[in-house]
Amino acid sequence: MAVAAPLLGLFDYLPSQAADAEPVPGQRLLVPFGRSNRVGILVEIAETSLEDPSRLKHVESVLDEVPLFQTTDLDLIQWAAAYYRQPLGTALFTALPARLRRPASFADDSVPGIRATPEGHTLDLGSLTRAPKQRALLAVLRDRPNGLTLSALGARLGDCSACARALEGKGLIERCRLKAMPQPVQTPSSAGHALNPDQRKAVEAIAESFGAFRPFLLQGVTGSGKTEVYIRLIQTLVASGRQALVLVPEIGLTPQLRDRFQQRIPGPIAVLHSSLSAGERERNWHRAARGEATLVLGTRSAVFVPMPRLGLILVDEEHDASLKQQEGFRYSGRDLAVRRAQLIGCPIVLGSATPSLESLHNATTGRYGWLRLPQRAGGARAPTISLLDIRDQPLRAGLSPVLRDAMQTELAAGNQILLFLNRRGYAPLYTCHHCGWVGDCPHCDARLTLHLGQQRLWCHHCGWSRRLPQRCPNCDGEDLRMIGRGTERLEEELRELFPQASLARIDRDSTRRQGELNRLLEAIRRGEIQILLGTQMLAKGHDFPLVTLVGILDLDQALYASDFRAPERTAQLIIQVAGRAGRADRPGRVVLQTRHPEHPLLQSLLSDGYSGFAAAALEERRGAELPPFAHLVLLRAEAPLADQPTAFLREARDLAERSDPDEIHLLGPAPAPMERRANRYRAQLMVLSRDRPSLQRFLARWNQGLHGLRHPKGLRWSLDVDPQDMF
DNA sequence: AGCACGCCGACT
DNA sequence: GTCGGCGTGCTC
Repeated sequence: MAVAAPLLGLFDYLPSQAADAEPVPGQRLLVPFGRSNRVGILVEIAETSLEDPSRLKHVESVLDEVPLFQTTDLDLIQWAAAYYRQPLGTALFTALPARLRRPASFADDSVPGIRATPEGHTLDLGSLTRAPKQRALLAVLRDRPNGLTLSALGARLGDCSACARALEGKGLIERCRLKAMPQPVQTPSSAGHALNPDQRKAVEAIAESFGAFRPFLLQGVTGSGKTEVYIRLIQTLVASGRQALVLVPEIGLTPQLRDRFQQRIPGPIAVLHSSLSAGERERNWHRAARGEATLVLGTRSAVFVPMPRLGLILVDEEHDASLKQQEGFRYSGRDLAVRRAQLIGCPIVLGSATPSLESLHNATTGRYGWLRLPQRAGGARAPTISLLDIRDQPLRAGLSPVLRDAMQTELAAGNQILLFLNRRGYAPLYTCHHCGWVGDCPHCDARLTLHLGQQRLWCHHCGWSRRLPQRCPNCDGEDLRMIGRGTERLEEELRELFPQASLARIDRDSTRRQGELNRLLEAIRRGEIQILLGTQMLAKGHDFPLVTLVGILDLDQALYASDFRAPERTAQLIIQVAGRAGRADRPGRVVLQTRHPEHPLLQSLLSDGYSGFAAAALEERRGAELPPFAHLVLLRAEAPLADQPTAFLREARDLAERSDPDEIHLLGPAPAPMERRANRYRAQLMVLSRDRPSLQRFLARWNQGLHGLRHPKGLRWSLDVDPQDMF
């Protein structure tokens, strides 16, 4: 039994004393644990136990009639737990919808709704003339004596929760539970374009592997029609009665993808991501697990969803770091997807315009099939990228004269412009010109960012903020200055510089309100916006077909970041931003402003594109013996006092060295790049090995030892296998 | 993770 | 004298 507790190891129980049928692995059981009952998941039935028989307790009850996991699902989760050195219980319960981690029974198929009360049915509607929205709502409900689900209501009338509350207060309507409407199964409504030869080759190569494990890297430039390849593959697969799983990095990307899938793929689609309600998530999970959904579209945790007839896995934007869970059970959705495909024997496709160096390495060494879509679909031309040396240039709003002229030309021609500045807020630095005071976060080793609209200084790392001081907190001087530029300031300056142009700013601050992002995206799509500016939110997934000019304003600091993955990330960002431009019949151009035009990253990216950059970067990784040429594990520790994490990691290092590991290199402990964050000091110890099996053997021993190590209260440590970020 | 047990400081 | 701090140990 794996119990819902973060404990290494399993627990043995005697069968239930009630007349339950014999449970099978994958089933949830309620078991006595400590002095209360807990949910556990049966992993294995054994004839004997190594435990003292007098200590064995009986299973309290069997919670479900059917097992939640099949043996192949259990195999994957057990493999993941072992690989990432997590307790099996933790892994199993992460794989479960949140509701089922507690003893609750399965969510029924009912959803919240409202209906008119008898008073509501007999009321004279004329008495509500002063509340037209309430009257409209009540009128709709009167036609539906059984009531209407909240989601159906939302679809018909928009958000009407306020008037629903008002009517409920008057006793005219009441809440009820309704049977969920079966998902509208749309018959495919459009046939899609004809495939170009590259697309056809990709579809054929992958489809040939149906029924057997084969990993593919699908490297297609933005606009090359990767999604069309996905759709054809899923159509073919579904026609033979099997299910497909599509993993995406973020929910922001799912609406459009879901719509496209829905228009083209027969059968119900189950969507799984964190912003669904717990009940909806669980119902979709069951639809997948019962085999009803032909397609599951979800974020990383969907890799664990049981699918009895799974025949194909697709991971879109496979380079994206958010496919890796960054806290708790730190697993990679992409890597587990590959493992899952291997366990069940089906093809897996990793798709990206800018593949991770790991996947590219697997492709160049032949471990993955390598399919390339170098052409934009529909004959659109790829954007040209040019470097703009801004040294000694007279900048206005951070824009060089060349870029400003180019913008004027595009505006005059009625085209759209995208400006990318990867820093939100007004200014990254607020300082006293007299004494040199700067606004620092009291809880982090970080500067406070000025947000002028809110008249506050914010810490982007811990969320702390303070009112904007009008005088220097140190010397009481009045000459406080804002240094540098974020998107908020850029927007203000652009309004002055281009007073006739309509602007849209897209960053976390401007899109905080529900629906605001979609409103802006719609306005952009309709051509109502001439200049859009924003942070990397702009780089992810959304297409801006009317954009003909992209300006990348200030990536120079990213060129010299300390993380060894920084060049890879920066190159991906540049190419992804560039890919937003000129998708339709209009050619696009990209202007990258820099003070380091000679930087090798920029040079290789410009002369040889992403592939050229990646080849050079891979050679550097080989020379430095970094991933993918070595395997990396990070032991992180954090604690309230400065020397605690390092002291703990030093003991951890001693422990590691005493176990005399072969082929293991230890580096550190070293403080994290930002040592203090939210008043906790952080440090890390790096473990490198060229040989994965010996690394795994070492980790198994070490992890045990680490759990036995004593440490001060408040210190937390965790192992991160294949880390993505160095903190 | 919870939840006990247990051993030392400031309070009605 | 006790209430309560959090160190330590256990959960089949």
